[in-house]
Amino acid sequence: MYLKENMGMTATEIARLLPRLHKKSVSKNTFLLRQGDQCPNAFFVESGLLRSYTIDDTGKDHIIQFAPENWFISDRSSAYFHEPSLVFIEAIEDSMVIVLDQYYNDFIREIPSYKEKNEMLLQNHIRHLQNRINALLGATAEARYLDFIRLYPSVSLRVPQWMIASYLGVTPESLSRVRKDLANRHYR
Amino acid sequence: MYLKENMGMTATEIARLLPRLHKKSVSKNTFLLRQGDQCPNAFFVESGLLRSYTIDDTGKDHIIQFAPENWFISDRSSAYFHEPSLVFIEAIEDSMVIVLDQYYNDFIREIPSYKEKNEMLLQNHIRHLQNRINALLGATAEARYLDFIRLYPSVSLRVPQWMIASYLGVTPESLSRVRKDLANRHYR
DNA sequence: CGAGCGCTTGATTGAGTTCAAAAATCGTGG
DNA sequence: CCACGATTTTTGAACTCAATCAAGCGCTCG
Repeated sequence: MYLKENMGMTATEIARLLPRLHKKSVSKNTFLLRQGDQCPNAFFVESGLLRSYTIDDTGKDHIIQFAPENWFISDRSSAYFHEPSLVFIEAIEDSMVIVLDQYYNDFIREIPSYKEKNEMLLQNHIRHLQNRINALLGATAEARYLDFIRLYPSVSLRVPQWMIASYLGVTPESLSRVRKDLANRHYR
Repeated sequence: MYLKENMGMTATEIARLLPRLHKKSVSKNTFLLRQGDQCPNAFFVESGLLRSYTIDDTGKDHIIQFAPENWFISDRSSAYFHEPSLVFIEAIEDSMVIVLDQYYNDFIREIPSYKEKNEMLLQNHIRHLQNRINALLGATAEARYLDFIRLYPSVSLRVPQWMIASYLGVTPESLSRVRKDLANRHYR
């Protein structure tokens, strides 16, 4: 199991933790979290594919993150600061997730190597967000799209195109045209 | 001193740390960090005002962060992952900063309450970046500008307008027009 | 099998950019 | 303290990328 290898737990610790973990099967188009809910620590995706997104005041939705197998997905701000969440977390495919709740939280905080792992995850997250900001500030829709399929090739094949558009911050129509242009240019 | 109150150190710890801290006076328009350098842990601004920014491949610069008194400024990715930095850090005003170098790093990692403080800072940073992404995805230049002056009223008075434009991801001309519109609408 | 969803295409609109130049402000040396 | 040059801000006009509105196609899944 992925968590085992990557959180640096001992076999004993795993054995103690496992029976307390709450596994959840979520079918396509159902929600793990809604705007206004309080987000638990996080969800870990064993199989399937999830997304998190917000809906702004004009009704448009913006995808924050995709989470395929072995990814974590969460509203960190809501979980950490105990605030109601601003995001939805929804299954794009039938999925199996592990709910990392308060119990898990308290448990792993006792594990020596946890703090380092956690800091790594946070630092990584920050790097990722910063890259996305840079892209949004500087790059055209086309460049952002190419970046996306380079970084997440498997995700880009599994989600509908309008979701990629939402992640990139463009309309589905625009993304369709970007792709058309790219295809044309490839022929010549 | 701010660090004292906010990093949860004891008086003894402070006394031990203080003489080892490297204070640096930077005059306006000089750099603390350049693209390609390796970033030390962070800089703490005692007085003055700094900014960090990147220059993209088309030559345009994008301000990542302003740092007035009592703020930290850093390229976290460069510092944490020991990579050459992609950003510049430059003084906008004559400033006094404390260089939080490797020594500081090792020192505070021994302090019990450090890990929690650090996690808080990281979580906060993440929340901030996420908000900025949301704004870039959804809001108009005008809305982003109003957000900026609401969040950083003092900074908005101390920096030239073109820097605010750079932070918001618009041209100085556009920001000038946004402000003109706002002023006109206020009169009626 | 048909209703809905996702994708494409076209026409139009609009927010913001670019380029150019004038006006205002700042800062520095005499 | 003033004047001059440099920087910053404003304004104008043309342009561009992407958004919006609208219509049509194809697929699937209920």
